[in-house]
This record gives sequence, structure tokens and C-alpha cells, in this order.
Amino acid sequence: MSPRPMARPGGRSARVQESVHAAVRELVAEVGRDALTVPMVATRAGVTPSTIYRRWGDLQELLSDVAVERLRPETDPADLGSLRADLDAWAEQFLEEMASPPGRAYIRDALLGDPDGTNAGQCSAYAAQQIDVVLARAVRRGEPVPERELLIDRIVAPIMYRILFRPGRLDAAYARELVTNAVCAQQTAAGARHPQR
Amino acid sequence: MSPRPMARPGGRSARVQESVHAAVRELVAEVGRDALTVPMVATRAGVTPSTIYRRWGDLQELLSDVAVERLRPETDPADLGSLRADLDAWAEQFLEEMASPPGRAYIRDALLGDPDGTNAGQCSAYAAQQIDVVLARAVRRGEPVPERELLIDRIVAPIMYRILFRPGRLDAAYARELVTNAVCAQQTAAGARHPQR
DNA sequence: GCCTAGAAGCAACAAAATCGCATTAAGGTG
DNA sequence: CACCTTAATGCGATTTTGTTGCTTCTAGGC
Repeated sequence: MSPRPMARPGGRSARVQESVHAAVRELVAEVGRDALTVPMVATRAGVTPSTIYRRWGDLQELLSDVAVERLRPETDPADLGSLRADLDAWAEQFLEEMASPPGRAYIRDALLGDPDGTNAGQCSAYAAQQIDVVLARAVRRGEPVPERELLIDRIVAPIMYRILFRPGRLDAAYARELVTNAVCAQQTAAGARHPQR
Repeated sequence: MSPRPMARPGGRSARVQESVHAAVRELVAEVGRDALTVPMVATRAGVTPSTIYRRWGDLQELLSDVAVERLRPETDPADLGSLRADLDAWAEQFLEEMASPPGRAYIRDALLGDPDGTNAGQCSAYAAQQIDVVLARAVRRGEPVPERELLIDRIVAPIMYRILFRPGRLDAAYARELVTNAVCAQQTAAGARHPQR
């Protein structure tokens, strides 16, 4: 998943990978992302720089790997008894995490060192999974549910667009408004469109 | 706007800036973005590397400046006689330009070397301006119009999100669908919300 | 308990970024 | 229009980073 070939995942390689990732996390906290250099990470990790250059290519790809790990959701969305409540809570938390300074930094890093889009795809997959969990619960309850793609377009996309492209603040009220507009639309114009794979 | 302090914009500074930007455009076409280096750009531009390092900081910020210039729309959206037609045409063209390989590259570059979000903000401002032109015309015709923010959330954001985070293809039908859903919503749930400045 | 091949270490090398100092030229001033 | 101030560039020395060939080590398969 993370480094280039990902052959031979056990033993020493795994130790090196973990050691390097840990070094990145520590050093980002200590000296800041901007002061980070590959030799610095290598020293902290007890590894030679050439190992990092060979496995990750450059600092950006390494940071991208670390960022994606941190963007992985740790728990499933809470079950609050209804689709609307679940979506509200999830969207609020999602916005809060992503719009926070560290969240913004991780998003940028994840996109940055990602030549083939693998890591970016992983980020969107995380959000899609979380939404799927919420939708599956609603289906089990017998509620009518909108399509996952609609929710991504109406909730996730606006949040991420504003984080990346627009300077202004984002608050929980905005998240709730997006949810309102998204679930309102489910019977009007949701339809069988844009399957995206 | 582009370089750091932007004091003393006339004369030599302006010539250097234009020369460096031109060198970047030429070399990207010739050797590709990945092979580009600051010393290479400096040589082509007839400038010393330290000049580039001092004015732009690093290659990414320079590429970001060049990318934003290229993302500036060259013409106003076409006037086709109705809001719906204008939006359809604009969204199709916007998607086509942004989702094309060079468009994707410019977007990435613009976001990449942009510590303070200035260039990203400029990109979203371009889209907002284009939308404003379309809306102003519709108002002049007496058509009911949705809010600009709603169109950004419903049309621009999904397109950009998919370009950045999702691997799949994007086609004109998707753009039209987004427009349909956006204009449908204008009387239902558009309301006085999320002003964002 | 051997092989084998992928991964890491090491060191010399090449290329890049940084920095102090000298020089140039914009833009303002009298 | 000559002069002055100061931002911006040029230049070169120095430091740091990135690359490469080769050796050594070890995980995984026999």
C-alpha cells in the first residue's frame, strides 16, 4: 500500500517502514513540516538516506503516505437511530477533522506526493466507506436512502472544495445545511445517474 | 500577485518574471514537468538560480504561479439566451478543460506550491467570476436565479473533487446532470445560508 | 539448514540549494 | 535631469541534498 513495490512486507522491511513513519511523525511535531528533510528523517529512523530515496522517491511521497494513514477513520460513524441524525453527526465530525489545521495539512500532503492518484483515491474511499456504513444501517431500518454518489457530490465534495480552494471559515452549521439539501433531494432528482465505476 | 513581495513591478523585475515564466512554459513542453529543475529554468531564462530561489522560494511555487496564469479563463461564458443553456455550456467546457490531462496538471501545480492558499483562492475566484457573469445576464433577462454559492457547491465542487480524489472518467453528461440538479434546487432549498464572506 | 533475490548499508560522487557580498537599476526627490 | 535610496540581481564559495555502484544482510522458499 504505502511504499513502491510492497514486496516482502515482513521482517526488516516492515521495521524500516514503521521506523521511518514514526520518525516523520515525531519530527513533524518537533520541528514542523517545512523544516523536514530526508537526511533528518533518516537519522532519526536509524536508516541511511538512500534507503528512503529508494523506497519513497522523495520527501513528498513519504509525507503523502504518512498523511493517508492519518486520514484513515478510526471508528465507524455513530448510530443515532436515523439516517438524518447519523449523517448530521458524521458530516459535522468529518468537516471538523478535515478543516482543522492538521487536517488541512494532511489533505495537502496526501494530494501532493501522489503521482498516480493512489493516495487521493484512498482518501475518497475512506469517506465512501463511512457513508456506506450509514446508508446500510438506514436500509436495515427500512428508511428510504439517497445514493452514495449523491451524498459524495453534495456533502463531501463541497467541504473538500472549500478546504482546498477557498479561504473562508467552515462551521458545523454548514455541514448540517449540506446534509439537509442532500437528503431533501433524494426523491426529487436523485435518479439513476453517474455510476462512476 | 505572483512573486513574494511584488514591490517594484516595473522594468527589470518585470522582464525577469516574464522571462522566467516563459522559460518554464517552454521547458515543460520540451522536457516535461518532472525533469524540470531550477538551474535549468534559470539558464533558459538567462538568470542566475539564486534569483529564482529568492523570488519564488522553490520550483513548486514557481510552477504554481505559472499554473494559475494558465487556469485564468480567456473569455466570458457564451450567451445562449437562457440561464440553463449558459450554465450547461459553461459547465461542460469547465469540466472538459479541468479534467483534461494538462488541466489536471495545472490544478495540481496550483495547489502544490501554495503555502498560503493565495493561488488556490484565485482559481476559485475565476470560477466564481464566470458564474457571476452568467447569473448577471439571467437577472437582466428577468429569470429567477439560484445563488452563486449554491452553484459552486453543486457544480464546481463535485467536478473538482472528482478530478482530485477519484480515478474515474468525467464526461459532459455528468456536467449537465450537475447543472440540472443545481437549477432544480433553486426554489426548493436554496435559501439564505452559507454566505462565505 | 541452504539458496536466492530483494532490500538496506556504505561511500564516493553529482547536483541542488543557501548565503555573503558586490553591482545594477527602479522610482522617488530636489 | 542629476542624485540618492534601496530593492533586486549577479556571482562565487559553501553547505546540503540527491544519486549511484557495489557490498552486505536477511526474509521467504526449497
